[in-house]
Amino acid sequence: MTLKIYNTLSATREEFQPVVPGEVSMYVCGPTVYNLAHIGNARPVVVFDTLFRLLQTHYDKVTYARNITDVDDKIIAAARESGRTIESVTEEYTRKYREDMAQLNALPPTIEPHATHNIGAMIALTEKLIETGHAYESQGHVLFAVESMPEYGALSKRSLDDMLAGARVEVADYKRHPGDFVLWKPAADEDPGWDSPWGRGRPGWHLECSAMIHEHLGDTIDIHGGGRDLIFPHHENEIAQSRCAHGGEYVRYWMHNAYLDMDGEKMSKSLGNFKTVRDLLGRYRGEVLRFALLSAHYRSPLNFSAELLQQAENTLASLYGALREVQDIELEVDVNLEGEPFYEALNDDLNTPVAIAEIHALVKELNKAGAADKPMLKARILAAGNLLGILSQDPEAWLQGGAGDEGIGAADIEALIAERQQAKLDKNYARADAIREELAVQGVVLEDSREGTKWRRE
RNA sequence: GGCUCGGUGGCAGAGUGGUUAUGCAGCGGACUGCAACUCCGUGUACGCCGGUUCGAUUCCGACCCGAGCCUCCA
Repeated sequence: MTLKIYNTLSATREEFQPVVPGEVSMYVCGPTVYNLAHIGNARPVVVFDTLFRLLQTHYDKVTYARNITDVDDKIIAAARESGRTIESVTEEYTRKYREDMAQLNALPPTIEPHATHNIGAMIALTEKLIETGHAYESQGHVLFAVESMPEYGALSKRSLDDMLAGARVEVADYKRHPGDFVLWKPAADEDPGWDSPWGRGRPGWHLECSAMIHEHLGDTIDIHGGGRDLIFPHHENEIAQSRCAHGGEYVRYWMHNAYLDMDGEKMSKSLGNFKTVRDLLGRYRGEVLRFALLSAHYRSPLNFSAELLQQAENTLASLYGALREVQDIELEVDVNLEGEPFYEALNDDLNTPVAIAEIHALVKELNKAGAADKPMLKARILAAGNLLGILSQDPEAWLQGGAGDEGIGAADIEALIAERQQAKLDKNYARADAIREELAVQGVVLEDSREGTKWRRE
């Protein structure tokens, strides 16, 4: 089955063909580590993690890079405010970012380049741009000259004239053209900096990704992803830097996810209307957050709310309820993804809502199936769930609701259920209800069915 | 102002020139001692106005409303 991807550059859905047959390289813009990730930051992580999983079903070798931006004005400001060192700030938030994303079932990327580990590559790229006449030095800054690149604006679909028309920012006097952007800027003595041909300084943000992609993945990569708001200027500028320095194509497929809305407005740090992943994880399982994020197509805005999370939780609970019914079934069957409707949906530009709908169809079939058909259906549901990453990393905990923690033991529960069964046979319903109530107090929920009584912890 | 992109049932959210999206919530029913689970059934949804068409939510045009980018931002 072929994979189709919507390419921002061509603004069409294209059939995916990697540069090197059988191998895929993908780069996604990662966090600037100066505070906790909010749930909006998690959307691209979850989306591209799902794509990562999907690509691995097609190709033997998938290299997925996600950077850590650990040098930046905001980091310097955060360190200064808290009286800490830069390293202490970046170390803490890098660690917490990894922890939070792991809770969302996001697999670790293949490589995770740090900006500060690649300064040499950034200086080299800047030198090359100066040599080729695409960049110039001015008052200690090195700037990219946008007029030196005729195709500038192709990704964001705007011309230099458009940009000038919309300019709302005062133009720094060291720029030749208002659209020129910084490759290298001088650093104050107390700020982090590196020696360079243009004095002590640090890289501009756009330069980081271009340099790290070239350093770790090569001149042309297959997929570059990120949030929609990175299209301009960040990705536009990356294209300018990389194409002017190395020639050829920089990225084959550009993918951008839409943002999360909060009460009809973009969720962002600057607006202050955000919820951190860490906060939400205190109330919801990571799978629930992930499911909520995948419930809309990645290119559509998603309205984020408590109600959305409640719906996600209810939906997942019923999915897990169905799987609980077949938890004793051993799986010996391999699922052939070709022809699976959920697989087809994912291959159509990562249509996760349709894939989820197909899972519901499978669950319905499972509930109605006879014993002979259940193993295959269970295997298909698990395959779909794994591809979406919405299955718990610890299925037993989901199914038993965290057995092993404090409270009444499994043996006692079984004993009470047996007693209740006898009470029911004796028509002693008062006692039966009392036992149900007693267990409910312990957080144990009973479910009667024709096959007997099952229990789980809430 | 310039450039993009949207407006689908209570909520979330796919999709399509004529036929059921799906889920959550609600309602009715079957089953069950009750409940839960499961099953069955259930909603005159496609911003407004024109146009094209035998037929438009789906194509075209205008309008209204909303969002994003243009400045750090997933």
